[in-house]
Amino acid sequence: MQVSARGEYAVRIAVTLVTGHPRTISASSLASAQQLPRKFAEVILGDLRRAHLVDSVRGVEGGYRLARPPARISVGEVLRAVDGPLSEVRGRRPEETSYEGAAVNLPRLWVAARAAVRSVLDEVSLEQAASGDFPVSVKELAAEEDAWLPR
Amino acid sequence: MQVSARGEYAVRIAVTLVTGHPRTISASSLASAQQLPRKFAEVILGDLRRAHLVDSVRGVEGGYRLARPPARISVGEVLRAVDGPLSEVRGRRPEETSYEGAAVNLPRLWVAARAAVRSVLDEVSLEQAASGDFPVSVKELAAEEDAWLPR
DNA sequence: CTTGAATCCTACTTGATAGATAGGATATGC
DNA sequence: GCATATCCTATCTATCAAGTAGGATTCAAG
Repeated sequence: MQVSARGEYAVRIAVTLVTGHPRTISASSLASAQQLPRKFAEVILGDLRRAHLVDSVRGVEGGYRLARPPARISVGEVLRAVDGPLSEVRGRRPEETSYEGAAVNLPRLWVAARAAVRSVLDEVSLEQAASGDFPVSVKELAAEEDAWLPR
Repeated sequence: MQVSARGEYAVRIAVTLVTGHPRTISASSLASAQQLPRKFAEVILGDLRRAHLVDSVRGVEGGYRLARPPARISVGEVLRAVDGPLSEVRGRRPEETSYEGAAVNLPRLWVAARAAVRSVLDEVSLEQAASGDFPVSVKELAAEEDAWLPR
């Protein structure tokens, strides 16, 4: 699971929008709240808008707001909007892979791995991401001591 | 979870080594068995050797073999050997991230997502990857219908 | 109906990285 | 000493991530 700078920034921006919801917040405010380059934040907000995750209002007093209630947008959606598919294998979707010989069973493995990623990122809403009150299954994953150790 | 060409190739090579274990197999044979560029396969096998996942034998009748029994090497180890950490957020380990404001809870989320990835890739051995006889939890993930659908 | 603050659009730069390929030096068994 | 391997160093090319630049467009308030 590689999250790019864009992806990280997008999620940080999104949870910041949660706090002010449903007021609009300008790109400058969002950028300074999370200490991101303003222009880059604008680009990312453009992606989120085209994915219909945020609405924008132009002009003075304008800015951005979440297009749906914070409980009904998942972190996974935000990441997909800016980074593309959550899981890829050599640039292909897991279910599109196909091998011969000893590797014939790998597609099932790739699909299972993607399902595991989804079970976290698609099950956590922006509201939960902002509050820290994740679903039980996610809390359990983060509560394991080993989960915090590098490998 | 992004798996690079190197990563995919490495796993395909590794499961091919399972089938012949503990005989040595040459880079050329491995490459043609999985239809990979021979020279690139050599590079990857070098990575696996330096990670102590395979042993090599030089000279005629030489080649590569798994350094441990196929049941005691995980797919995750193979991927790490060639691609680095399974999960990164903006180039950092999940537990190394830190944010202010509305994003303070994100590190726990990143860690949970990594744990989910690990629960698949680190729990499946090369033997299981070759046979398709995955752990029950992994089989269940792959058995879900939705798991095979793109999002 | 102008002004200021905001979004929006197009283009560009810069550096790093993936995915190879090339050629040969080195080791080994027969 | 010869055939067959691994192993080492170097190079290439295209793509992409990350960020910057400049200005055109929109809109509410006064």
